Amino acid sequence: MSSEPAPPGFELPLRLLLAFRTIIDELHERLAREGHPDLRPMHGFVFQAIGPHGTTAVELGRRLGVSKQAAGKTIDGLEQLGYVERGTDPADARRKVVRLTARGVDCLARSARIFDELRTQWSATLGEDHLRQLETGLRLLAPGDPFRLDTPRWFGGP
Amino acid sequence: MSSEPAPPGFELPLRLLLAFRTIIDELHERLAREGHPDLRPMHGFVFQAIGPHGTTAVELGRRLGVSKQAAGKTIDGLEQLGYVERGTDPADARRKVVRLTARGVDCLARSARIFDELRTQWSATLGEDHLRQLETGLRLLAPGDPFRLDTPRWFGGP
DNA sequence: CCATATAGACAACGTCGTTGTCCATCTTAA
DNA sequence: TTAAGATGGACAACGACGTTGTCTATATGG
Repeated sequence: MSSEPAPPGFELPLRLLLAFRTIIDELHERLAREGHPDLRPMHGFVFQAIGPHGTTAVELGRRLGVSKQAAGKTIDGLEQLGYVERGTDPADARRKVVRLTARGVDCLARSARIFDELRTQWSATLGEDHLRQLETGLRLLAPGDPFRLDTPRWFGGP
Repeated sequence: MSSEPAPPGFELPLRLLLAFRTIIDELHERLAREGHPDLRPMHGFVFQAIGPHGTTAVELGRRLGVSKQAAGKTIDGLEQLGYVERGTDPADARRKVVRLTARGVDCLARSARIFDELRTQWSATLGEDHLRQLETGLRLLAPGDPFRLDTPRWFGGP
């Protein structure tokens, strides 16, 4: 068995949060340098949730775990920043399809590249095998779809 | 080297966030069952930041990375819930020292125990050695004091 | 002794979430 | 075909929680 005493249980969640923030902060620092300075931390998740085929406010709200009104407001902001645009659905006049603009696609592609670069950095620090073991552990401990981020409600709370 | 292709870089941060939320949600579910149903996710961090010796609004704001006014409002809420109380400082009439009440201390002790229990669960799932390697990795990748959580400002943003 | 710094309270405001309501449109069943 | 319900979206009102700005009381230092 391990001879060292186990660390207190509260360290692990704090490290998880700190590691998450470290990655996201680094991502947005780089994005800002590459021409996307006005993005908020959660916007990357929104882009991923919109996806390449576009979506609607209601569907986006479901994926993000927030109300359709909140999703609509988020879309308003992103539309003003030029990252998404609203179009009509010829098959259903009620729906207004939200799609990424060229600028939005550019940002999404840069995000993916930067995430990969950051993972490469981490791999160099820890060693690829150790990093994979870490990822495997996290998958075991926190299984499920990581995309349902109802963090706004979760963190801000009602 | 590893023969499997590396996972996309964006999976790691999502897993980190998901794992963090999994722990904190479980903590508050248990706390609610043990007589502390009205605590918000971040309140545990606030208790830790207050500490056993008490603190002031300004100092709490510094530790949490928020304004003294925001810290004051948080204290107001916790005071109404009966978790903290304000006293005077005989050495400095300006300061109003915030201390945990018996209820606050009880909650803090239960949190520490629950965190340890959750870590034990994780250790049983992953194996103690694997869990320690995970913790070691996180310390390497996200070093520093995990206690400066300016998450409110970070997440909500101005 | 007076100028400056600090602690705390109060007010105004912005952001972002919520619920409630209303309308247009699609779908389903009589 | 038409009437009833379901669904997508917009508008308004509200609440939680952060911010900055201002004001007073108290310490501190030249």
